[in-house]
Amino acid sequence: MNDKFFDLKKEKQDKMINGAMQVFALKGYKLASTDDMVKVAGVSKGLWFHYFVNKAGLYTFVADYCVKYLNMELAVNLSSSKTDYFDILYTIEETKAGISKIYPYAPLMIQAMEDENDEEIVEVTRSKIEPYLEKVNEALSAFDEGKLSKHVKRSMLDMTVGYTIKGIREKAYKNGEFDGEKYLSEIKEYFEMMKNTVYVDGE
Amino acid sequence: MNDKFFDLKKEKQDKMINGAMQVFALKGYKLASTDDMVKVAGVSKGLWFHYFVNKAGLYTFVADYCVKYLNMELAVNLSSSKTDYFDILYTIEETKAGISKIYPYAPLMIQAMEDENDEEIVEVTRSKIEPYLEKVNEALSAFDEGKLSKHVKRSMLDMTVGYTIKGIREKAYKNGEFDGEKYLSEIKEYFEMMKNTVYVDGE
Amino acid sequence: MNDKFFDLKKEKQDKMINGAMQVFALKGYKLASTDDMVKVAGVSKGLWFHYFVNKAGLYTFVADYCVKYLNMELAVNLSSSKTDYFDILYTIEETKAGISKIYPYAPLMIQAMEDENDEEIVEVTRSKIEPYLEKVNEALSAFDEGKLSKHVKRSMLDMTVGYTIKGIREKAYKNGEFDGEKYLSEIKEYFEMMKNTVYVDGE
Amino acid sequence: MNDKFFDLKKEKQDKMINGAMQVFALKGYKLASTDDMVKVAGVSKGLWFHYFVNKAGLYTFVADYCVKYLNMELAVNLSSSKTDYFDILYTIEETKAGISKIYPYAPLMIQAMEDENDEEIVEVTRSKIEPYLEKVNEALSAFDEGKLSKHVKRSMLDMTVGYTIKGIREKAYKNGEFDGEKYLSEIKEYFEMMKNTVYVDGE
DNA sequence: AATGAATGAGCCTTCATTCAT
DNA sequence: CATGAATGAAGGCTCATTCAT
Repeated sequence: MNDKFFDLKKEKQDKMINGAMQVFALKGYKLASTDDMVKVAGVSKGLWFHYFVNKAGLYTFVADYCVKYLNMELAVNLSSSKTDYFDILYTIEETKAGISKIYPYAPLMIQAMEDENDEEIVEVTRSKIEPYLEKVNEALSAFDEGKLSKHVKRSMLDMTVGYTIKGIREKAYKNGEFDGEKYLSEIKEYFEMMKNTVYVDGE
Repeated sequence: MNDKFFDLKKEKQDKMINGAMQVFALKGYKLASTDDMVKVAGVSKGLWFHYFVNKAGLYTFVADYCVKYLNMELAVNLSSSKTDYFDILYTIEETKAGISKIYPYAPLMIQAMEDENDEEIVEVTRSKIEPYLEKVNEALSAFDEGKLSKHVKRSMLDMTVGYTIKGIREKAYKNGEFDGEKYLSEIKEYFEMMKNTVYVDGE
Repeated sequence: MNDKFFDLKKEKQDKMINGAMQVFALKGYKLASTDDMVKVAGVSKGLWFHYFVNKAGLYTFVADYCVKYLNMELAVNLSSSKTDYFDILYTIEETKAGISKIYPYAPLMIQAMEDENDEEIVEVTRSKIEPYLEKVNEALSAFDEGKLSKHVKRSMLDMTVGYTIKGIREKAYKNGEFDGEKYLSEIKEYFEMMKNTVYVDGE
Repeated sequence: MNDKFFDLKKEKQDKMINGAMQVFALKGYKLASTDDMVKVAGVSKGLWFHYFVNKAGLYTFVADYCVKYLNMELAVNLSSSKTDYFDILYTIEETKAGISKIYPYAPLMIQAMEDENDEEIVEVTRSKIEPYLEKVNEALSAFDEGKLSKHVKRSMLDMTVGYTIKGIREKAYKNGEFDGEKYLSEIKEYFEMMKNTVYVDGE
């Protein structure tokens, strides 16, 4: 990319980042068109290429930006004092919701990166998302699995909870604007239910 | 579509249906290319258009075929005697796994239809999937929610279980061939865990 | 490239080859546009890519075709009995003029290849033209330099004659159709003059 | 163009003229890019357009400047006392070599103008080069063709010598900087040879 | 005056669709 | 019925040109 991008007014930077992020997050790499971004961000076609060389470069930049921003916020929010499984995951989603105030499609972009499989950019995408996944695992390592009911297998819990969050998130983006508050309250509701079912004695 | 399609040898019909289904299920409507189908099914490009007019027509046909076939099988397998939540859902997945012996990508196609959002075909896709969703709801109506622990809300359970199945399914299609047996055994494992956690007294 | 190109009717093959050759020879690689070829050959844009993958592939094919064809003809026409410098060079130009009956821009294409310097294809172009240059040198090795006047240096003669031919050729392509007969008669005229001036005793 | 260009410091004027001339001479009108000129001259993109309106205007200016400068120098160097064919042509090339000390690409630019055939500017280019061609012819009119061997036709000599010079010049610009001394000595060598072959009694 | 960010028309390339065989 | 050659609209990308600073 062209580092002069960062010399632009923060406002314009964010308009471009948000435009690209929205289209990439909603459509995936291949179906995301520069024309869409032009419409969404109100920035001419040529400019994207002026700063990011090509579509892959733009995707890489947005992906990187998204994860770096999230990880920075997580570094602040994920104090090691948190040891409860659901508390940790909630904090993570809370952080994402926080970011969505500036970058509304960031939470969806993170997820889109995990789902992305276009051969032109899979490799780089995977490498970009890695640090985030590590951070999550690291945070969850503070959780004492002994708290889980004997019927509950940790790996299966991860999957169930992970896909449930994904489902809630997708739903939250379905119709119109993403509402962080509503999203979090729904997450919380699910987590309450789950705490009552998977912990050894209902908490 | 052109009804003469059904005059073809069943074998060729299935080769075409499977080819289209595979590409649509794996890539989604827009990214599914006719060239891919030609390669996968070994049937010339012109023939698809001869029978199905255009890509949208082909998608509609395959979507319709898939759901109709599934619903027919469900009509047989979902006897009203089944009343347990997880038994019912398991029977549904078992039915899909059965279908996968003839149409390996049918289970993924059903899911792809639920996720599809290409404006050219969303509407019709939604209408095609509807009968299946109704059948599922109908079957689940035999379940007595009183069996659920007081902490568990039915709508939330639906979502959690639904997305968990989706996750397991996606994983099952990730690497190579779909293995129905393995898929079902994994589903069963999750369902066992869930039964132990969401029912009023662990069954 | 796609070898099925050779299954096309010879007529169409030649229409495409001639179209591409004309545009490449007249404009050079970079400025040659597919739209021009579409107009000149009356063949749709997509078809060029169907057979030749991309512009570089098309150029490479035409370049290769041109040189191979020329070298085949030269192998016939350049009998080793020819030992006179100008006879040899005349035979070469005569051969090119012969080819121009089927591929009118082949003589200009050969020259364009020598002048080409677009970085995307210089290397491959150079390697394609090589066998022709070798064949010319080989043929000229039969010439006895002792026939040259003491004032004439062979390397300088090569250059003078070479650039003169190039000049005559360029002129021949300037206005309208290339006329092989006229071209050859002009070459001959120059060669007569030169024989009278560079040989030891005016022949 | 904007006449205020001449209010700039001579140094900057020449930096811009040389930058444009270099890129135009090496690549031709169409392939000459403003970005290249920016890099070569270290002058911002906007400024070129500020003074020359558009690319065609810039080309026209440089072409005009080049020829006018050359003709002024020729007016000095081509004293009517010179009557030998090769002496006259040598003086012309010597003059070009002299100019190359200030405008290194001027000799190549003159030639590029003769070769230029981009429809957007052919006409104007042709009209700009005209005065130079006339001056050359005028100077050569002092030559007594009676000095030529009976085998040598004047028009053919012109062409042969002209294209030979062009070839030497192209070679001189091939690798790195243009070296006027080397260029002239090579020209001289060829001219010596030619004098010995085309004059009635070897001088 | 001078800069370089910003624009959009144009070219290469892909792919659904048509059609001659 | 079957084939795949042929087409052209649409998307990625380049570059002359404009314009706010």
